[in-house]
Amino acid sequence: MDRRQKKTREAIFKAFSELLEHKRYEHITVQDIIDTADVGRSTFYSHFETKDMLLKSMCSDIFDHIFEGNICDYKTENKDLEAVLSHVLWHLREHKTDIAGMFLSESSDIFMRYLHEYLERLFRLHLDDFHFKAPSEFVLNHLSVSFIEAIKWWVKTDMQASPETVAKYFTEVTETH
Amino acid sequence: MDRRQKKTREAIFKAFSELLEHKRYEHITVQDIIDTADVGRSTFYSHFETKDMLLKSMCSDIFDHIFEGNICDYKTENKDLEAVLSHVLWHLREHKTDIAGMFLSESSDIFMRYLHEYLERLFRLHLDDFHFKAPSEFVLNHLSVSFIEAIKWWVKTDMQASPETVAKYFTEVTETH
DNA sequence: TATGATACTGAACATCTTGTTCGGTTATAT
DNA sequence: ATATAACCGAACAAGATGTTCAGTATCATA
Repeated sequence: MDRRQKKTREAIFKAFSELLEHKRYEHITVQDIIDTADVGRSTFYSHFETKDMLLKSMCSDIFDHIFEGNICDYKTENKDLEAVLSHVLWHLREHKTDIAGMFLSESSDIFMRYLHEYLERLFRLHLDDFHFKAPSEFVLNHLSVSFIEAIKWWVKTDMQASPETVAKYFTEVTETH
Repeated sequence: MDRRQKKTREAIFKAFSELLEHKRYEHITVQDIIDTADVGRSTFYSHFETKDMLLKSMCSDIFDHIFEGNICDYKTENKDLEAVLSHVLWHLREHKTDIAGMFLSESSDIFMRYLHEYLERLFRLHLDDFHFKAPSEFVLNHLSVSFIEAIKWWVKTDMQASPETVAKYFTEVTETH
């Protein structure tokens, strides 16, 4: 990829991340983004159709990297759920600066929906380990959302606790250990 | 209150509800609302400062009614958590037409934050009944969010299950029964 | 290092949304 | 019946959106 493209793309991502820390997603304008990233208006639109598309691209970039390979590998290696989750949390902390804004931002549903999808896929692999009477769709959603909330709590407390601790808190309140 | 005010207010609420069923909150414009409600632009702004304020007013109206008295009363009467939650769900179903849009809408954080607040207050009253090692703020958030997700699942399945069933699902996956 | 291709710039643009103002009209309470 | 208050609707400035285009800078590569 052309160096210029990469540079512009990263400048926009960075600007967007920064803005998300102080402003709700829906209140961030394209104008804000191009001002902060210091790129031309037409440049922005040549990269991303809309603000939503920008967010989607950003999610893909991050999550594809974090979840890459880990999910299926771990299951086949028979590691337990808590270990897998710890691993995911480790990766998330590496991306702290990229994602903190989105977790703290009041309204970034696209981001959350994305993460949710990945997590449901992860939990579905472990479905047999659970023994709930509630419908599996209910349970899978419950676990995914609960894990996202655990991450939110973690980010809010500046990711002080270890990934293992957070994973333990999670498996405790969901009775999945 | 002047009949006209009440009528206008209700027309706006109704229009907003309808719009939320088909459109995300952030993509609904004031223009949409006044077109649907068939009220003048200035009329809207004489009732609500912003779109956010409209949503807040709507939340207050609904939740104040639903939670009115119930929370504290039930605790003092020593009813168990599941019974209280069933009660809340009953009330919610009565408001089905008002709230379905907000639960199905992808992005109505103000609404959710509101509900979350009420729920945390409710769960906090029962905090002694739980025996989790995770920090209480973590646990309270976990329970509130999990309950909201249970409601979302319920609304998505058109509130077919009984409130008791949903409450049971919830207490099962959170191990709070 | 020369060159064609490609990405960026920045200004202009029509269009839409917002929130306010104000004179005129209609409904309400008593 | 009348004073009060709410509504209407048109107009407005300010700002955002998404597009276009001619000009400039940077890239890959030969």
